[in-house]
Amino acid sequence: MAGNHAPVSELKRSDLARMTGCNLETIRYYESVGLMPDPPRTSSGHRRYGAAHVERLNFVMRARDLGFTMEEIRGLLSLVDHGNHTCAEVEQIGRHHLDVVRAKIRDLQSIESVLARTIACCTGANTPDCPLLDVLAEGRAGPY
Amino acid sequence: MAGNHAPVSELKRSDLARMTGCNLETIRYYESVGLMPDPPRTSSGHRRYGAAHVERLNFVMRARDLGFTMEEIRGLLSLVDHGNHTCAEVEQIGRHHLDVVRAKIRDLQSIESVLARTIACCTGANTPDCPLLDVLAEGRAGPY
DNA sequence: ATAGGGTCTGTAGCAACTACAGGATCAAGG
DNA sequence: CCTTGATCCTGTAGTTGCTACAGACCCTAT
Repeated sequence: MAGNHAPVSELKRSDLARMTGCNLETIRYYESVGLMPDPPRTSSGHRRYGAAHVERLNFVMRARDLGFTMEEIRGLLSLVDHGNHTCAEVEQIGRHHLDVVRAKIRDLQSIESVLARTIACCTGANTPDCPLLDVLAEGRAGPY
Repeated sequence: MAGNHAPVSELKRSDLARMTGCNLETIRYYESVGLMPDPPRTSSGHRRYGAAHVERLNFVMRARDLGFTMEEIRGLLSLVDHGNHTCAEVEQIGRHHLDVVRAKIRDLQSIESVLARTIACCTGANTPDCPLLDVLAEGRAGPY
């Protein structure tokens, strides 16, 4: 019964949004999908947040910025929430995500290469002939 | 009324899917969103495709492989369909898309950089301390 | 004639939000 | 005390680009 009897949840949803830069509706969405915990409510049902919610939402948003999927974020959070996580477990999630990011970069780089080479051949003239259209028309099994 | 009285549309939807590698349902989807034209039908309503449909679908799929959005593909197709397009117009769409692709690559590379540097600090030990969690917890305005 | 496939339509689901409609509630001014 | 306008609540629909299913129809072969 010691301490903690003062209200530590004073922030409205709009306050949380403003403080984190998160979209107002997205906060409710994260709650509905379990990334954010159900916050305490006022007697009339309004959500009230505290410092822990700010931290949590920042964590989620930073993970999102780094391109983690919601599934991965859920995994990271559940490791943290259970309290018995290890660096090795977290690292594994991170390494897997890093592999995915690198694969996406490779895909985009090969697209970039084809596009750049093709467009470099464009004359920019007012004629219908266009190397980009040629590439698009030539089918998908081409030597690219 | 000259010519064109022989059936040139002999392919079923499954044939078109097989020949192009496109998913069966996706063909119907592209039709519904106007990327593929409504094909002729048999008296009982079954779609029948010809060589022009194969070419068109290959065009769409190649553009998709290059990461063009459906809006951009629609733009390219409408230029081609109108017949009065110029290389300059096509090039403009291509250059814009190239810019988008390059921006995505940059975004992913900065993600890759943060992730790689952070994970490199992981000990992989059975302890709860983890540099990746530190980065995620430290908020979004950090000096990165 | 019937069994099995393929085809038809419309609709729901995925990620990851975003936005809106229509009602309840709060805070401030008169 | 009452009104007004902002904010909050809920549920639902829209976004992109497909993919997959259910249930009805049709086609072909035996």
